[in-house]
Amino acid sequence: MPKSKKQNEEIIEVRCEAILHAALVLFALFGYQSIGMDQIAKASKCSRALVYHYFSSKEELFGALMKKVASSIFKLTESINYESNAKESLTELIDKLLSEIKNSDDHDYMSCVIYLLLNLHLQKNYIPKPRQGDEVRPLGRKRLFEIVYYLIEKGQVEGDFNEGNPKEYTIAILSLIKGLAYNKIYLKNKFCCPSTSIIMNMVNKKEQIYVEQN
Amino acid sequence: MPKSKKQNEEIIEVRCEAILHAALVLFALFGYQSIGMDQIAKASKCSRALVYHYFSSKEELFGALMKKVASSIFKLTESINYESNAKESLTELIDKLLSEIKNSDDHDYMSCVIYLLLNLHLQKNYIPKPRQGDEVRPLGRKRLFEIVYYLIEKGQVEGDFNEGNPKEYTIAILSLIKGLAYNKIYLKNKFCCPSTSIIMNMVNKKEQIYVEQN
Amino acid sequence: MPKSKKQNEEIIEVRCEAILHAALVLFALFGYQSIGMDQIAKASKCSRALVYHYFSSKEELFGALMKKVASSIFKLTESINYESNAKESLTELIDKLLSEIKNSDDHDYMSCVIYLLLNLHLQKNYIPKPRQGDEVRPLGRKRLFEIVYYLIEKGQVEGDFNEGNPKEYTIAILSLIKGLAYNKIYLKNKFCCPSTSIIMNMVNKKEQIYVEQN
Amino acid sequence: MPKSKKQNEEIIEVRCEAILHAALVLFALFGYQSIGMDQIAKASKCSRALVYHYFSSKEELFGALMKKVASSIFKLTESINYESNAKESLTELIDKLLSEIKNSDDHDYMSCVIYLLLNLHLQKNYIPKPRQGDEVRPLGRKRLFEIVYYLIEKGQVEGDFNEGNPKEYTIAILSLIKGLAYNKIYLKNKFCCPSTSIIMNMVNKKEQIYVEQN
DNA sequence: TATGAATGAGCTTTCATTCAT
DNA sequence: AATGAATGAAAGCTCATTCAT
Repeated sequence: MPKSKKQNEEIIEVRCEAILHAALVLFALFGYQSIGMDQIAKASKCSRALVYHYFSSKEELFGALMKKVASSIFKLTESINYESNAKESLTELIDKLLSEIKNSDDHDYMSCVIYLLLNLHLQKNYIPKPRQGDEVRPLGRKRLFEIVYYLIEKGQVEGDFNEGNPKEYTIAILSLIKGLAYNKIYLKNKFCCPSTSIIMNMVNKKEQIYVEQN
Repeated sequence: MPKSKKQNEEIIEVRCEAILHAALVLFALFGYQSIGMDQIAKASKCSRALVYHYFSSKEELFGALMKKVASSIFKLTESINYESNAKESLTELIDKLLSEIKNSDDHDYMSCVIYLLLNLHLQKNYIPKPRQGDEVRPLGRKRLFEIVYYLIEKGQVEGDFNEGNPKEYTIAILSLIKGLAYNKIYLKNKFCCPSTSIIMNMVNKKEQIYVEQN
Repeated sequence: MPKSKKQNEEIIEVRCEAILHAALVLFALFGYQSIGMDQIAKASKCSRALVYHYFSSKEELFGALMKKVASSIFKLTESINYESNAKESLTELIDKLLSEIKNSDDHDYMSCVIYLLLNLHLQKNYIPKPRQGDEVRPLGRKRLFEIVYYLIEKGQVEGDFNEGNPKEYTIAILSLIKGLAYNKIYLKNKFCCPSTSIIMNMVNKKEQIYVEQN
Repeated sequence: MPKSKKQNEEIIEVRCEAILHAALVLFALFGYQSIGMDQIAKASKCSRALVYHYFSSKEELFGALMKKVASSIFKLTESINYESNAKESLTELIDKLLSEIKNSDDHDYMSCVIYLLLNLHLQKNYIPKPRQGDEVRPLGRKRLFEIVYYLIEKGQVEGDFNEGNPKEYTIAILSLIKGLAYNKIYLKNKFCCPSTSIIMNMVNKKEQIYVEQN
């Protein structure tokens, strides 16, 4: 009699998680090309062959990783309250992202997620061919872009944000956040995180301060 | 018929330039690890062995490239007028960087320079061992960091910039600019560049607008 | 509820047969080296581990297969009537072989048997080490060779067959039959089978036709 | 200055020949799947990497080999005199093939050629995908088939050969010859070659011997 | 200066085999 | 009896680098 179904599922779950986590950190730190399956295997304490047991190729492993990354981001953006005004929503979103970056756990999980998500090009460019199911991959990035874009536009309508092409603001904000995730990954404890307000300054309309003038 | 000394020097100069330019673009686009000496050779239309004739190893080639990159940035920062107030100087610097990124020539030369300079970690991390002369490499990045840092501090003293840790502002600005260079390289014509003022918003003190109140 | 002893034996019998049959067809079609245990397992609808449960190694599986093959041939040759003259016996033998090849069932069972039996070298050459019990393996081939050889010799004595080294005739006949089995396996329905008489022509003495001459 | 063009061509010629020859013998002896690039490299006294320098993949190497094999056979069949009657031509052809098999040089070059040519299926079956230029590969085999077929038909018309489907005779003859090549490769010196006349017996009409009858 | 032949180390992937249940 | 997780060895292939000319 083979192992019970539940036991097997547990083993698979644990192993896959370990492999994906190792891959996440290594790919984020060194890039897809620089990392060998060997290193991923060693980091997740199993044999190279087992990695291939779960993921039929390096590329497929990367695909699975990207799915996971996208869903992590999805969870994060999902919890934002979009009912209130855009200024508050955007502040909340950036706050969340920054705090995830700052307070990343042992291996900077969330920084890696954010960095990989926003840095897909460099990673992807050398992966041979995009296949079926690829629609899932960039979703996370596109989604994040769309949310920020939407909030900027809304905030402009609501009068809280500066005028101008919302795309420019979106690109500026996301570029900045990617850069911070990158810094966190490489500088670790030496990383110094700008406050949310610095970023919000880019879009926030200058408050008019009314002063009596005699 | 042997070539004259001058002719030879010219040939060398041209070849080296071609190799370095090919390497710059390829490394920026795909990363150090993803690019083989073969690709660099092909892109600069010479044999692999010739690349080794001029640069004793891939690593050395990368080092020479970084020197070139640093000096390109040096030239750019050198031309800034630091005599006037910090707000103007910083605006001028960011302006210059953005316009270089936007108006990059055929192969996005300046975007590659800026991206590589600010993204050294990812590129360098897998280069086996740092050797003598390495002090030269990060100079460009450090210098840019110091200039911005210095200008922020100065601007705060001059009362034009917001309070707060200058390091945070510096990191924010440079992260953002790196992200823009990256976008330009990958999106080419589809790239959309935020205006200098959006970036300056981060540091500029909100202007108090005096309004009569009757 | 444990199965009865008999049930178990039946299961084992059926499984082993399925595995051996799958291996027979696959080895004959693609060769020992080209076929993985995985493919044999899949073709016999069980897990790879089960194949190892019944056969301790790929080599052992091959050995068991060859035993089976040899006994299949044995059964076939056994039924020949050796009492009559050699010409009739040989005709009967070749007839049987050809009809087995022509009328092979769905998976060309008999063609595979004959081909594997006569093509052992190519299959065996890369099997690491011959072990105990190996004497059994080539028996089938040797036996077939000896039978044909014996019949040729006898036929020569009886005056029905041409003169010459019996070994040459034997080699010619068996080479030819192996080639036909091979053709059947690969060409399936497109296979075109020479008649027994064509083969017998090789050995049959030219009949002297007595014609009156006036 | 690089090596002279002629020198290089010579080196390439010699190396390619050595590699192809090693591959020919090894593939014929053990089969495509059983032979690693390593073994081919060792047998041709160069590094594995050099084999890849000349042949971009194992499959391509096999393709090049098949081209060579086809042209070797072409040369052999080309020299046959087809002007005389079919019986003589076919005898000449079989004679040539048999003597090539019997008198193969040190490494049974011609036996390997004939065997590989006629045994393509087993070798090819596991080679992923046939590509452009593949038309060349089976040419040799098809050609040989067509020549023999043509001669049989012609001989039947000329009244020298037995009646019956020429395809059956052709298959019988070629199967037999393949089997002999195989035997030579594996049995080396122990190989015993049937004479041409034994094979010709299959097709030659029984001569009517007129004997006086008193 | 310039090139192509040549190589060793390393990478992705496959496969026969073992083990725990 | 039966299975899926797990692995070491080896296969095909790539790449940085060297060498002879």
